[in-house]
Amino acid sequence: MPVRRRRSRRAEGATRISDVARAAGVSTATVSRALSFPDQVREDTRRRVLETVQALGYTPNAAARHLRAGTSRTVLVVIPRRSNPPFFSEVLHGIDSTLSEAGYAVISGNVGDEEQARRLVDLAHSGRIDGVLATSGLAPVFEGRSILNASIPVVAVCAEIEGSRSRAVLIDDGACARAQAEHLLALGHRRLLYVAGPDGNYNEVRRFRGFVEAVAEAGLDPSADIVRHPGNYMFSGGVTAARSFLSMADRPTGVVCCNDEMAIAFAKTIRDAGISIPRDVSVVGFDGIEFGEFCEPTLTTIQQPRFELGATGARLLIDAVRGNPGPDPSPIVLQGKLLIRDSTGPARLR
Amino acid sequence: MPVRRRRSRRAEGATRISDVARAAGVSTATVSRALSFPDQVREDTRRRVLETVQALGYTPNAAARHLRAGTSRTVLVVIPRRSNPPFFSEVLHGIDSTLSEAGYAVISGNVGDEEQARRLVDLAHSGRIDGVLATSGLAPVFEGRSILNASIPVVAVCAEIEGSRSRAVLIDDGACARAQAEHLLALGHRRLLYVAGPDGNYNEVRRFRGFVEAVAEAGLDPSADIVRHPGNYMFSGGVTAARSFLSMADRPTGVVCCNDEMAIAFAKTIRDAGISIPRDVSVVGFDGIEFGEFCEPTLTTIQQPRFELGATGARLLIDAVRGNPGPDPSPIVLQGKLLIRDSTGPARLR
DNA sequence: GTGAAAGCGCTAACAT
DNA sequence: ATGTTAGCGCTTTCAC
Repeated sequence: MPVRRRRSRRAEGATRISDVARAAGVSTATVSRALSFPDQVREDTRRRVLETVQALGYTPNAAARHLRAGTSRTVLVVIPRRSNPPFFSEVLHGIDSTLSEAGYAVISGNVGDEEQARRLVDLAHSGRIDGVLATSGLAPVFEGRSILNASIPVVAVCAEIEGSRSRAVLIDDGACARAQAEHLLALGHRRLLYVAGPDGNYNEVRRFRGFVEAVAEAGLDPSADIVRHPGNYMFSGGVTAARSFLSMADRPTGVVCCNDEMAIAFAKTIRDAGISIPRDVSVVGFDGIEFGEFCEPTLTTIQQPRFELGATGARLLIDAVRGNPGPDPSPIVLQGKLLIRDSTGPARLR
Repeated sequence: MPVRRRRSRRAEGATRISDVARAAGVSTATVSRALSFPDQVREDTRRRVLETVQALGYTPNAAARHLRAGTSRTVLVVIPRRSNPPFFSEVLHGIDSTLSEAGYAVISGNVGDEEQARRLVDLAHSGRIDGVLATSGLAPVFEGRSILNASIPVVAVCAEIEGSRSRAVLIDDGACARAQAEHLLALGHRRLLYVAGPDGNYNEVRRFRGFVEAVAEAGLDPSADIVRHPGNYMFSGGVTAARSFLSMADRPTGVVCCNDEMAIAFAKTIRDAGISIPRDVSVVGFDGIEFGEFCEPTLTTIQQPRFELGATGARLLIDAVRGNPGPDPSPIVLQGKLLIRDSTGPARLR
């Protein structure tokens, strides 16, 4: 896109370092030092410079600083498009608090279509970005170029990035899914519905595996006693699964959902059809979004440390960007915990 | 913060425009033109350059480009801290889709404490940002400097910015609140509880005003027939209001909430205390978050065009950044509409 | 402790 | 149609 002004288009009247230098009667180098290395300039010089900066309302031009310094103090956060906002919003809050406190700006990039992937890859390669935080295990790729080979640090949050050695902050999806299953099994449920996440999704794969293991270890036959229904982490997935459930001849009595939104929509839909929760059917969610306390009945779920996931990932990234790779390349695994509320209860005898 | 390398810290091995120029046997100017103004270079030259760009994996250095062009193709979106995520996430989606499609990166800034305000003001003045989109009517200010005097365009979404001539995209809060009230009044409710937003909040003020007007026009006495309870747009505000409601001697039968989260939490809390909705009490929310369809009972509310609010604001900002100020400086007002679901019903005769 | 000056990578004005 | 070159605003040597 063409620039309109004849020369540079810099904001009219924007104060430059040379303006400050002239007004303070020093060189630009001294102004720069007074701002960045205050103890390298004499007390009175420094004060004079800083007062002038104040008086003129000077803010250093970031582009010039970045060009010179090679660092932008900006990181990119890659977010799965539209999926699961109540969960990610709190992860993002942890990310944002931590990064902004450390002086980093956060550019958020939704990853959806090809075009978006291209832009994110370009962004990562343009020098505008010091590091990437990827939630959801997705690493944008376009025409063979990936965010992973932009020679900037990448940290994964909530899911590892396939084929990457990036540091990661996770919860133990498998163990949490086992906890979901074991809770229902302990209540006497013997036929279970599993409402899945998207096929191949990092968390879905691990959760389903943990779930199946727990069922098998309880002496049941996973292939006979589990019904698996595909889902999408959204309300609509819960509704679809519920409709399918309602049409089953031999309905499961325990339902494990791969996230809370689906669990809530599932519960609402079968309740509307006259099924009582937990008397007839027990439902377990996964995530611990706030909403689980305000739906009917309140949702038994896995409480994820959402803020912590984000904050820890952000801290890891800051370390990496600053060139202090943590001592340990293995993932940091935080604990989720089972939160028993009103959507689960004993299985009724047949 | 000191830079660590001796010279510039540019990414090792990052391809520069001169590398491409040399490899393609042309000047840097030609490479630049081939990339930015393809029709200014001869067909075969252009192809040779573009192939070289591909082969070398060249992406222009954004800092250099910005420094030279005076534009960063980046905008700042200011978001109220932690307030009302289910509502804003969809507004943000509209913003983000529109801006990223137009090639703009989005830096998101939560506005909370003083320190954050300082950083956002600095950001706006640093030349890193081409424009600002402010949701919620808040314009960060620090020590007299404001985001508003950074000589970059500002567009307000969902709320006007006080003391600013910025373009704005709004819904008609007053009319929507009247619709809430009129709905309850038409159902025969004569004593109403209003669960408010934060004091002084742009939307709260207008909604309450519209609400009171409708009540007065119905021939009731606002000072006698309305109970106003403060709130915060969060679940906790709804819970608090509900507790207060439960302790009232002469309980209102109709409840108007300033947003859906409070309405949902309010409804849940009074239901837990044995009150039936809508038989005993009717509840109306405001926003139209998805969750309103999955709570018990489903929530009568005002459906806001959330995506459109964001998308329209983004488009306005893009125009302003490109120097095409819209023809009309007055706010764009989108329509919210009353969505009648199961949380409201006829008032019972006393 | 301070100043002079080079140069980060790019684009646009000017020259050819 | 293409090349040469100045310079965007800053930081950081290097010299004093």
